[in-house]
Amino acid sequence: MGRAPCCDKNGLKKGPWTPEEDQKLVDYISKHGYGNWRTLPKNAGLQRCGKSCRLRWTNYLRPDIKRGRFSSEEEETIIQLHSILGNKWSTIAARLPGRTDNEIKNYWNTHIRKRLLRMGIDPVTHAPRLDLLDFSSIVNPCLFDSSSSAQANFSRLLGVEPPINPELLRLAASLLSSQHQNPNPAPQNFQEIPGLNTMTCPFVPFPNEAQASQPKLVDEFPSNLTDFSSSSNSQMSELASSMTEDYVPFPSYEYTYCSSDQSLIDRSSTNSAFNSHDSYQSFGPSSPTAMNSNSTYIASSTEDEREISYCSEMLKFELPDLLDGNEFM
DNA sequence: AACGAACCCAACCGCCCAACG
DNA sequence: TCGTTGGGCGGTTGGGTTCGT
Repeated sequence: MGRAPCCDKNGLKKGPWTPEEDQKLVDYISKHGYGNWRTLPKNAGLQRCGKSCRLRWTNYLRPDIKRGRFSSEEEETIIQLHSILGNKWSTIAARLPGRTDNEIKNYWNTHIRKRLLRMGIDPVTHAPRLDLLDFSSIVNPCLFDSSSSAQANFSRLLGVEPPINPELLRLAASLLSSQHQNPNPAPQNFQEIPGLNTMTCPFVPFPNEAQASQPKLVDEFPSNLTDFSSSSNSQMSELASSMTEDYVPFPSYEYTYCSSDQSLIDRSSTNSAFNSHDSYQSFGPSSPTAMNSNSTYIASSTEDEREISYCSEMLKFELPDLLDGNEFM
């Protein structure tokens, strides 16, 4: 048996709230507080359903709501938390004073998500979107005779200017190529691939999203936080729930602009401010609290100027897990 | 200037879950 | 155990705004 609707919809108003309705709701809550949302609209003289009132209050009328543009630090925090928590918008919102889950969700979907996609990063896993690649063509050796031809091939493949760093493509192709030759062993040290720094990125360790591939965090962080591959679901739940407590136990990911290796910076942006002298860096894990990260953002007034690089040196995942060829073939 | 497309975002919907009596 | 309620979430909608031609 399904749950009964929260209210009789007949005669109840929908759509945008008027200033008068807002005032009624604010006046009522300021006098009586909120609690029983089902009876509140009737008592407040509103022709709205309780859920609508609750959403209006929590997402817009609450006095501690912070309106306006998300700061770079807020954005950084959202991305960091999302890489750990997934779509736990309310939990993420709990770490961003004045921001609501709905606002964060909208901001994620309309800004951050698109930007990550442009950068060739899967917004769900926060990993490079290797699924975009047609590896059957990549592993064709002729593609690697000339990096420009390979890149052009990918551009055609994707129908866009290459959003993925050619070095990344080369890495993926090399790995798969070696897999062809030797299906079992993974590259022992992909850092040795010429022209490629250690590729790092955060990932989503939540069981439902990480079952297919569970790259492990290494170095820098306590094992209980990094070895997600051995974490049980309950452990992850505890970790997630602890996010709402006094501290954020997630590793402070770096989203660092690397002038020497701009591997994942979106170059398709027509308004990118990432010139070689730009400073867009957040060094971690210096603080357990993302909001206190030592971020410096210079001249980052527009959204595209806040492109995020994942060329962190702090987090490393094991490519054998990530590059499971079966998932891409 | 005008128009349509694309984008943004507040708000809603439907479903689920946990807490509680 | 069951029904009710509040809250969370993913997805969607629709109106306003901005952008491109």
